[in-house]
Amino acid sequence: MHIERAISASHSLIRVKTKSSIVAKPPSQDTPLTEHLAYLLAQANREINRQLESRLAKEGVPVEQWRILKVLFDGNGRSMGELAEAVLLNHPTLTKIIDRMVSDALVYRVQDPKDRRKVLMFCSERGKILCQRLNSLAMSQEAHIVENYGNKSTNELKRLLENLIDSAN
Amino acid sequence: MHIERAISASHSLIRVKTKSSIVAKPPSQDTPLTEHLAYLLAQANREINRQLESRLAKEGVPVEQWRILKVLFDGNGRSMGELAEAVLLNHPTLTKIIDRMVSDALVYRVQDPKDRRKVLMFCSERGKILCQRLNSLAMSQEAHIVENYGNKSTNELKRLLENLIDSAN
DNA sequence: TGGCAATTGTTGAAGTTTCAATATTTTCGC
DNA sequence: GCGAAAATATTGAAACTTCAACAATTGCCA
Repeated sequence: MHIERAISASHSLIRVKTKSSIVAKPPSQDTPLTEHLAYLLAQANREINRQLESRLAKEGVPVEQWRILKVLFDGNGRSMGELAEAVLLNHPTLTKIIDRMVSDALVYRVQDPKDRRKVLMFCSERGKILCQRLNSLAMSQEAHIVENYGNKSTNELKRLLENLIDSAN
Repeated sequence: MHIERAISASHSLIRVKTKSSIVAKPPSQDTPLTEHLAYLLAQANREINRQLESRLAKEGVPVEQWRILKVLFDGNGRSMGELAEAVLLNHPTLTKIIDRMVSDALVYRVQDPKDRRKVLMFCSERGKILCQRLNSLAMSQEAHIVENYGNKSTNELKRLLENLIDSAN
């Protein structure tokens, strides 16, 4: 306790300043954690993801699997790489989730004939039927958000998020 | 394969329909994954978090530890529960991260004298000094975002995220 | 063409998070 | 005040993710 007080004494401050110019910034409290964009995004994402998770739990399916099914729903095969990109997962994680989904007969693998390094993923009939039920749950969640938050805000937020994502690449 | 085909046979579809009205929705392709709010939030969060992560890596500190240090910086103790809430972690995860930070002498535990079930967490002097360096890195990241994305957009996005979070509680 | 580098996907080990159970202390009704 | 219920934090096992290494295939260029 008194150690901390010592550092805030003026001569201590000078010593710290000489160590690194970074620490020599104004000694203010800085902006609170809750005002950082990274924090607000994490908090909002956590909250919305939880809501969606609890809806999809009615079908016993994790959010990631819904995303995978939704991407594959159009019937065009995707390589593991494309799929990983699209559903925001890294390769080894995706491989293992896909293993489970293959066991559940929701998706299947096909060796790409054009490039035999690749594996093309497809959605089974069973996967498509499940996907449609999941889509309904997801849509009802989004409808619930719009109810509380407003249609205008929701669309504006989506637009801003898209721009942010673009500007970050 | 032929099992899947069997399920899509018409009399099967009828059976499914009677099970749940949800499946009876229009068979359209539905809105793409990339237009769902939950997905946009996940993507934006992932991107921004990665940027921040790579900045903080210069000090070898994960984002969660920066959050913890920032919350404790004011010198007021926080119980594990309060802290978990503030930094968006659940209790057991926080306990284990704190264990590491105690080993690194960044924070320390004190039994709460008013309520001996609680443990109050404090930031050490070492933790505070590190926290200030981390704050600089985080601020420079946010400055970088504002450069590419614009000051107006950033503030508007923050405002909308705060409202979303409020409306979700 | 032959071989070296790059691309793609998987695997096993290591690390992390989560779940359920536990220990401790406090609160509250009776 | 006593005892049951609630609150708080931790623990160990299970589940999950990530990292680094690997295997297979393709592209490249000399």
